Amino acid sequence: MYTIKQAAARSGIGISLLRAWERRYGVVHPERTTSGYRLYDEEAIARLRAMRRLVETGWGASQAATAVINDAAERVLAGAAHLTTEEQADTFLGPASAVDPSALAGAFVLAATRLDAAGLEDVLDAMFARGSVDMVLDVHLLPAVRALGDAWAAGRLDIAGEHLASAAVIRRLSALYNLAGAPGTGPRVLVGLPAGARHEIGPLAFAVALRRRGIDVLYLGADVPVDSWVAAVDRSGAAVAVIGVHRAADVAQAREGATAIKAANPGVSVSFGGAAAAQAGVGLDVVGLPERLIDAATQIARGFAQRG
Amino acid sequence: MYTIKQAAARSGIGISLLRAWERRYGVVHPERTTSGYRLYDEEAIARLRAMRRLVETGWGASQAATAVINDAAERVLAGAAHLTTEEQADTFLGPASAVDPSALAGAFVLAATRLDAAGLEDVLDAMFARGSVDMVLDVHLLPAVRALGDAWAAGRLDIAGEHLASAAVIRRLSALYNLAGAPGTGPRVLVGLPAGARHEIGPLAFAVALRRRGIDVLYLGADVPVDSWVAAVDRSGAAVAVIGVHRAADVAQAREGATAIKAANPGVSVSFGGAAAAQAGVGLDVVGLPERLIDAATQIARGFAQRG
DNA sequence: AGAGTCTGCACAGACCTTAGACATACATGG
DNA sequence: CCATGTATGTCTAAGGTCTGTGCAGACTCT
Repeated sequence: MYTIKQAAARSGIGISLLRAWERRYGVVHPERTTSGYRLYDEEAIARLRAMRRLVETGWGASQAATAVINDAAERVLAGAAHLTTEEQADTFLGPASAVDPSALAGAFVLAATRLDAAGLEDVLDAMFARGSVDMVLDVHLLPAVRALGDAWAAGRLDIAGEHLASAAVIRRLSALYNLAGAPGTGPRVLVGLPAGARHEIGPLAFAVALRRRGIDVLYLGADVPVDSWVAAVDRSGAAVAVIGVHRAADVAQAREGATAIKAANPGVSVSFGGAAAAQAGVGLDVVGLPERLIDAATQIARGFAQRG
Repeated sequence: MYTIKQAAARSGIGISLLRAWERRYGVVHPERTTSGYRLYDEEAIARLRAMRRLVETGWGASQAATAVINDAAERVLAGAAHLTTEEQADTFLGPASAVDPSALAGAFVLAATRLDAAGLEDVLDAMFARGSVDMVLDVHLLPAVRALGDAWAAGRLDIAGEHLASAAVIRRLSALYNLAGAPGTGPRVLVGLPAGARHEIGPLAFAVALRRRGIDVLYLGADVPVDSWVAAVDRSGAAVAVIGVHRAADVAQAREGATAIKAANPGVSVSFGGAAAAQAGVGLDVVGLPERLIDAATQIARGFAQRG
């Protein structure tokens, strides 16, 4: 909890203006001490920053305020609802929410090019304000990360900016992973990337989605060699191993890993996830997961439900 | 046990203020002699120092006091709550309360070899129950990560276990990073690794320590090429760039990066941190940071305090 | 005896509060 | 083009709160 002076420092807004925005637009309602001092929490700071950002980019103060306020209302709704299916997603992304996912992705890349850490956090806030976690991952976060990669490939983004943004995303996903505590019923699903593959945001997001469905995930991360896949499956007693295959370059290692796992432990179900999953799975006894995160996670979860 | 004068000297707080903090906020409750003189123990000094640090970084006195008090309460609770399984209790909580850091590190590596995610979390809980965050990072967490690397190098640990444990550590550090929100006063310190270097737990822990001291950190992560360092320093307007140099193999890239930054932007202070920092800094106009995390973070923070 | 410590009180300056004034900018209607 | 009204950022005045510091008088320790 911050006093008004600290809140001003954190939000980058003057003290007078802070009070004016509260009085005129009600953009925040800080608690009060018994003596009447305002006390701002993190959410208040985030809202003030969001409003400042809008005003700086040309919005009028009152418009910015209503945008921020509605945003918050939406967040409350999103927190209460359990939106997993497409219909519900559509409901939420319908006309009511005027923000185009690609606009958020663009803002994300822009903040990355500027090395604007606060801006990155603001965009992530805006993303996660737009619906259930699953949906946000699929519709906003992963596309934004893809856009980040594209921008880097096209030379529009320095690698430092890419790192800064990736680190921010990984922190968010880490928090979500921790939040979705797994049941203590023993490891069930291994998630990781084949040897040589580095971009771990995809599998981490997938691990989060699985955990939120009550599945016990063992997250191995990037660059897991074939032998380690076999050893990990063996030692963890996992029933399912999910190997991420995003790039064509990772196909060979993924196929090798899947084959080795099956050879050593025929009872284990191996799945490929990611953009190149279908290509990688040809001719192997491997489940190809849908590209959409929600669908892929649901498919895994359903597999468990059917087995009991 | 210290008299109030000695306590004042050790904590760096005036005698009057010491009494005021006790009277107004109850941040310490020193024992008394029969004649009523206050007697401070080490824990009291530590709490006073913690409070002083918070106040120096801009916290209000009452806020700082409640933070310190809650921290201590949490610590007590955490210390009692984390006996989960017999095995773990035997392994790392031992018969006596005096826990050897190496025992925790051993338990950590053991849980990693077993791919025991819950066990890893328990060990991390036990670590963070043992003191202030800074101290835990220095005394428990980083040594455990080093032990992890050693075990892998010696072939006692599969890379999958190393990944699992690293991911768990990174999640903890991410949470701490997010928790220690930075002031919105613009980027001040860049933290990252040179090109080719991958193990980012060290610099991430360092970024956490800096953030907890109220410094605005831009965390770039691993594998940042020389050009990107220069561009990032330029674009972020950072006053200090800290390059992690852990392995001898990273020395060349780190030196190149430092030289390039200095050439492009002579006003920027460049520091090397990590095990190979001293070796890497020879003959360059670069600040070599102490190997201990606390000392390194304090040195950077002091640099800012002196400049105003 | 002299230095150290105790309690309680006082006080200055920084900080926060409300209510309102004021200036600039921008749009709208005459 | 001008006058009027609105929107918005900034400032002031009067008063309460928070917090660091210092003092007085009494007691304790060496």
